[in-house]
Amino acid sequence: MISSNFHRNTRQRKVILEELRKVKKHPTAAGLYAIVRRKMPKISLGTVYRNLELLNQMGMIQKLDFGSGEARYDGNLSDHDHLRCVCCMCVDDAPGPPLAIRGGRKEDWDGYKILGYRLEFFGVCPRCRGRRDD
Amino acid sequence: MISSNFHRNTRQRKVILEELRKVKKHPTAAGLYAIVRRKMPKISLGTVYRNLELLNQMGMIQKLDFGSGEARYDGNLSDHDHLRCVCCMCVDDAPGPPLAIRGGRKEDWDGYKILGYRLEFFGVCPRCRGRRDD
DNA sequence: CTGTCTGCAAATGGTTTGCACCATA
DNA sequence: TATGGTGCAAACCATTTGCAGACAG
Repeated sequence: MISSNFHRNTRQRKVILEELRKVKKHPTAAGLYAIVRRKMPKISLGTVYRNLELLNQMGMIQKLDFGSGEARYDGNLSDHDHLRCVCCMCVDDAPGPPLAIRGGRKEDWDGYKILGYRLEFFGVCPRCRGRRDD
Repeated sequence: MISSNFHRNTRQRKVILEELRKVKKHPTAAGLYAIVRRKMPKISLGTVYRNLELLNQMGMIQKLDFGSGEARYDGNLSDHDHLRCVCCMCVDDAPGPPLAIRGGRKEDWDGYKILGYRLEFFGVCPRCRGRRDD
């Protein structure tokens, strides 16, 4: 839990954001930790988690957490959908514009105040299809 | 991991499915464990998890796992969406017909073989709105 | 200076699993 | 009676957190 609203601009935070924006794929916290470690061998996994959580809350990155295993992080803020491979668990951006949700008053639904939705497509990625034609 | 395809019809499995179908809400494994325990005090949490996993794979129930905490289980197989309260984390069925995804060839997308999608709305439930008007 | 952030390591907590016994078909 | 299932408890593992020292502003 992050309590304060003021945040320092630490070297660690800069590198984490920088490296996350650099990769085209959507790494897990552990994956990004490995990448960041190449620039900053002494950084800890805890720091990576803390900063990813903070950057997500600040709206500077997007956390992709659809259960079943590790969360993934996306440094690309543009509105787009995601595709998860059920075979290798990798996550790609969906090509083209996001598929919007059809219809419905999304404001007040059965007493609920609707804030948003989470959408994720799943399937088999080209790499896994090549390995074994499902 | 469940390996075999043959399954016995145990007393525990029957009660778990029966109780899950009885509740209108979508309990967590621990919540259902508490309910089932009233009928079967000696049942173990591990058995509840094993059976929920199995029933989900058999397509007899639906597992709702969108990260951020515990998975929830739905005994209602009819096609409908879900609403999660970000405040108390409860999950309700969305009223009315499911909001379909608009447009798009969903078959073969950028080399991906698309199998389906997961959609979940989030907001504040009536109970939490009553407590504090967000 | 001061209060936030970091590295480290231990704790957390939902879920899974190994094992010996049980019970279903 | 042959196997799959159960209860129990320990293991797992991604993530979180307490703490003392480091560092940004």
